[in-house]
Amino acid sequence: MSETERLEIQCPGEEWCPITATATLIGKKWHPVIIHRLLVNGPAGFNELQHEVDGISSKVLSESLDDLESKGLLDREVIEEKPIRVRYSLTETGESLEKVVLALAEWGDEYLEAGEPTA
Amino acid sequence: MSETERLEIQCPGEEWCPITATATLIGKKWHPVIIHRLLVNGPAGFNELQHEVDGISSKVLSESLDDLESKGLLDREVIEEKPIRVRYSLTETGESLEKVVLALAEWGDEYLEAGEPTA
DNA sequence: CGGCATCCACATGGATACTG
DNA sequence: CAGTATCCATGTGGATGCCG
Repeated sequence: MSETERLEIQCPGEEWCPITATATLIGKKWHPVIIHRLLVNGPAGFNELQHEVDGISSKVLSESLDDLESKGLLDREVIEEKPIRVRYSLTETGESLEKVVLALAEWGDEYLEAGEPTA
Repeated sequence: MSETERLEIQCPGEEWCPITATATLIGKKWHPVIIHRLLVNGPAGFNELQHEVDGISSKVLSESLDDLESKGLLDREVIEEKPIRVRYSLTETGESLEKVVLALAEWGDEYLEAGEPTA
């Protein structure tokens, strides 16, 4: 017991590699930020997320959310009101990514800084 | 003082975001694995890396190494022998990614498993 | 509010072959 | 050994507009 629920995923090569597997799962451009926002601020609606994730388009946000949901990292709850509302929240597996995402954030804070846009 | 050397990098959006910044830096398909191999096994030559990174082509490995070098995450040392040898090793900044890469590896080990290829 | 449809430009990377 | 050259399929995501 203490069996963790595991997601199945393929690796690019022949051998199983947990790093490329994880990178394949959450390595899309906006996935880590989306997960981070949900970790830090809790469940959110679509527009809320779009404003919190700076620079993302609705199309890409939509695709990212679909992808994350299909992989079991987040839940999508539709609230039938007028106007309609949707709440995105992390699943347990999604929340388990906290260490990974915080590692990204901490490293970025320590070793990176904003560069001028080709200035 | 205790100033850490920081790399400059741009974010997709307007605001600076350490997560997307880090993801932009090491978020390429093979970067985390390459860094991991160098962390675990130490400096390596080109072919050595190509055999250790399962599934990568020489073209893509070459491009990845160029990219990582240009970003200051690894060093490239040419050893003039016959036949010529090259040693790739992590810079200090590259080594500082240990936590990030290990977080990816650990999470993958715990929450993922190999899936059959569309079986 | 919470999307989806369309169009399109550019990046990524696999296969293969060749070179100093 | 350590790459480069070429070609090409696919992926990724930005812009814009429309819909329930």
